[in-house]
Amino acid sequence: MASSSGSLDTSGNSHSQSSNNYFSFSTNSSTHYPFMTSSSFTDLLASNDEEPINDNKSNSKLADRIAERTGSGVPKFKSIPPPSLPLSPPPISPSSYFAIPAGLSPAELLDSPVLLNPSNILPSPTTGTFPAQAFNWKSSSGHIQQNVKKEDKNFSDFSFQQPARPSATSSAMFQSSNSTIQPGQQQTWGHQEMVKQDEFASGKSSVVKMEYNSNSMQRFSPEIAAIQTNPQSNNGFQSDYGNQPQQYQSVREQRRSDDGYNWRKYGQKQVKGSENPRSYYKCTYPNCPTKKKVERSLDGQITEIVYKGSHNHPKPQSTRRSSSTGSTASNLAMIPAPNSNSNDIQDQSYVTHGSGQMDSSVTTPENSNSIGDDDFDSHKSKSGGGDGFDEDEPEAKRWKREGENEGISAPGSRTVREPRVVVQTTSDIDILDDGYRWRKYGQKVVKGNPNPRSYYKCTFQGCPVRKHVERASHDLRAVITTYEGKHNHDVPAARGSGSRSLPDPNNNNNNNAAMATAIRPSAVNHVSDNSMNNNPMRTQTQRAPPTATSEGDMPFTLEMLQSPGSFGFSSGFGNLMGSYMNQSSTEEVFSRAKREMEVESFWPWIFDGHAYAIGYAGYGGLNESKKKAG
DNA sequence: TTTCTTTGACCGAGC
DNA sequence: TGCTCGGTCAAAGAA
Repeated sequence: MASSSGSLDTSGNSHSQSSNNYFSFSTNSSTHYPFMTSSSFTDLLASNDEEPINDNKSNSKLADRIAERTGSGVPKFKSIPPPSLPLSPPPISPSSYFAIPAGLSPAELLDSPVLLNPSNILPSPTTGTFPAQAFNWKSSSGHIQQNVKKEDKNFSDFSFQQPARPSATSSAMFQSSNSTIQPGQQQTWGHQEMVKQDEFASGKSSVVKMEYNSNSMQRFSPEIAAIQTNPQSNNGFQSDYGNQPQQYQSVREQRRSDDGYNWRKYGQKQVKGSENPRSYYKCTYPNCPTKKKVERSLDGQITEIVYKGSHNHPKPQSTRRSSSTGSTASNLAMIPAPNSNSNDIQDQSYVTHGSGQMDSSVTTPENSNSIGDDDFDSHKSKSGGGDGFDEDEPEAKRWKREGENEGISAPGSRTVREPRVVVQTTSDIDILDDGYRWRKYGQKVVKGNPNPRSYYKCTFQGCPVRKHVERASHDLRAVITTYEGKHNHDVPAARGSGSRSLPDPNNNNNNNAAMATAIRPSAVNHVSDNSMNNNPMRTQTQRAPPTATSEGDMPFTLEMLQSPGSFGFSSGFGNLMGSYMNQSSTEEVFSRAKREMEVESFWPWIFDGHAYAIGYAGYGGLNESKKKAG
């Protein structure tokens, strides 16, 4: 079994030449990578401006080019559409850093609701149902890191470093880790890598690039899934890509995508806070209540898709002519739906993930469509009482009621019970899974954040815990997960595995917590004792976050997070903070944070005979959170 | 002629 | 009460 070697780049953003502190860990002598050293945190943190681990020439060029294209090197949402960012993939997947324990399939990692591609695309933070894409994070996380390198290069925080290794090696790494990697997975990932590399190399105006940009932008969308689950591409998307342009049709067609349903556009609106027009679509099937909103950037790339309602009919044959948002079905050979019931599909997807398999069923358009789609409906169907979404109820009212009843904050709601918030950088979320199983029941784009907020329920019967996840509006690397309630059950055993369990030091409700992820660098959830004492938020591991909020617990609110002084988090938080602070204050705060930052612990986990280490750092500025919180 | 898209106007909720 | 905003309608135009 491969060792669990990992490396954390304390820059949180780049493994390139920026003045970063490198944090690497190797808990097994049989480390695969010579550049990984078992250094102490102190040493590592002190290693400012040391020679980068990687050959960063390419990265340097990349950063420059990104800077040229973005103007500042800092990703700018909307104005610089995330998928358009000419980000080249890192030379290796960060996955190489993580050995997956025996019996733990990467699919399980991929199934994490918070597992997503942290590139500048805007996937749902919880697109666990797109495992094929989920692999992309490994490559694209580096994109973001590179892209924001300038932004954060002066700061020391924890995130995962991109090793300078060929992607093929990373695949081998997975294989050597007793992980169940389907060929399509690797190839899908490879495809992404290739595409992005090619995008970057060939320029932005590439037709193919636009297509892929659209896809990557909406990995959570059915359209994207439809394309990426193309049977032809299942095993050869990469090669297909390499062999075509002829396989791709006109620019217009390539901008299209298809979730397999027919849509009629019934409106378009310029929404506030976004320069991208939002289009409104209805399913053309008679009496089908399903709608979707599609937001496109000025260059036509999809930046956001929000589904509402669920289809009450089988999926139409893909031979039909699709509306504006469809029609790639023909040339992309979209997989027909064996089961048009989106709920079933979603469940199927879940099980499939659990089995470690990643066949096309996982990412069929139906399956994808279930995301943020049937959820509302299924939720509504159960509602009867005050639990569900009412299609006829105004959204704002609905969400307000939802928030009042369930403690889920909704736009405009005045929720008495404020949820706790867990903040993750994408470095964290990429590999994090809280171990619980979640069913998405809703999605909403809330004001102030163009990124959709996904709502999840714990699938354990009778468990009241919910969470919602959204990507930070100002920093796509950051994801905010808000938990509500307390699990009344143990962490379920990882799907497709035996009884892998690991004591959860932070979840006193679970004595034998199966580990869904091998590595949890979610130092965000672990701060020093002092910090914990002062922090109004009781942080918890991502795996077992919803430990009950005690009566006296002061919840951590978004406002607190957005407060520049709120250093209530440790590792990886620098990334997040960057997202919540304006640029002017960022440097100052991070400068202070860097001074105050100290490594609290280095916590290895022994799991299946393998050690997984996580470094935790604390910020002396935690008190500020409390102050800010009042 | 049909189907679909565009777009300004309208409506209702929230503030 | 008026304004803002998101969502929807429906006429007109395009394909």
